Amino acid sequence: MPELPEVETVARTLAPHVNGSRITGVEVLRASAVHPLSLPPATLAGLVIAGVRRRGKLILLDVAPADKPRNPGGVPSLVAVHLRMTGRLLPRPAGTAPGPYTRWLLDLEKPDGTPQRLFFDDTRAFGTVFAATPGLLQQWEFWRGLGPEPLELTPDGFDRRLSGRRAIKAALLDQRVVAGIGNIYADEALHRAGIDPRRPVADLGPAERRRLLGALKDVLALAIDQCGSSIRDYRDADGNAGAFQNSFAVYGRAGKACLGCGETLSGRRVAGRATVFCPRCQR
DNA sequence: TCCTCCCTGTTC
DNA sequence: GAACAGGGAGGA
Repeated sequence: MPELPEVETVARTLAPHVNGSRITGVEVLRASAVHPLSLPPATLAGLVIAGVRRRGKLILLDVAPADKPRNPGGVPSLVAVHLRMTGRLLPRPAGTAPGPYTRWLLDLEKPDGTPQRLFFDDTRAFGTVFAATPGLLQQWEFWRGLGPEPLELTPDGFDRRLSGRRAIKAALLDQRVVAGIGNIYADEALHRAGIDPRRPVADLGPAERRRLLGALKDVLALAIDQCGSSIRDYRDADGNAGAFQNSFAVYGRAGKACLGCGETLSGRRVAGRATVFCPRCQR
């Protein structure tokens, strides 16, 4: 499940394949893979991919007309791709046929003239693409509400975003609080910080909040260094798996011994998600 | 603030 | 053949 570290890895590995490439064609094989607010993907034809970035769990392709420095109105300046659970962005040689799970694809021409394709494959078909002007992007509630990047967040900033009586895990998963955290890194960070995922946000003291932000940054940075975690589907743009799944302390380890204290790890649903934590280390 | 649904492959 | 995985939309 691509979360921040996986999406960051995809952006980094995809960039060298597509930077400077001109979009010569667009094919949508599954209409539901296009966000309802998106401009028609066909409007991307003729634009050049200027860069690949990440915001939260979104991959952002900056696009611009080849001959003009600024985008005229109505022409997309950005393509936001959400991989959700099983989405993959894969460069392929020109002429490669779409697979059974290919949802859309771009025909590209690299700066040296070599043709290429960029596939969006997604077995579960939850992923979406959103071609947008800056104005259109602002109409997207999810985008407008996206919280800060956790790696750039200060303790004060984190503190300001934490409020209410819901479980701390629910807050971490809320993309309006912090952008990019999903089930894996929420559980891992809470374990590192020694905080019970069910604790109400309002009950967390200043020291615990600081510890949690520190744990979140540590675990995200470590995971980025390992090119993310591959549970099953996740691969980067070069088709490589990540390695951080080998460092999980709690995710997927319910019933096994806590690596910290040896206690049996608990598994239950918190915030509607499978959650694993140590009843002794996490209070 | 919580629950259900979307979608499909994997596991029980 | 049902349960499960899960981010986010939408409804209770």
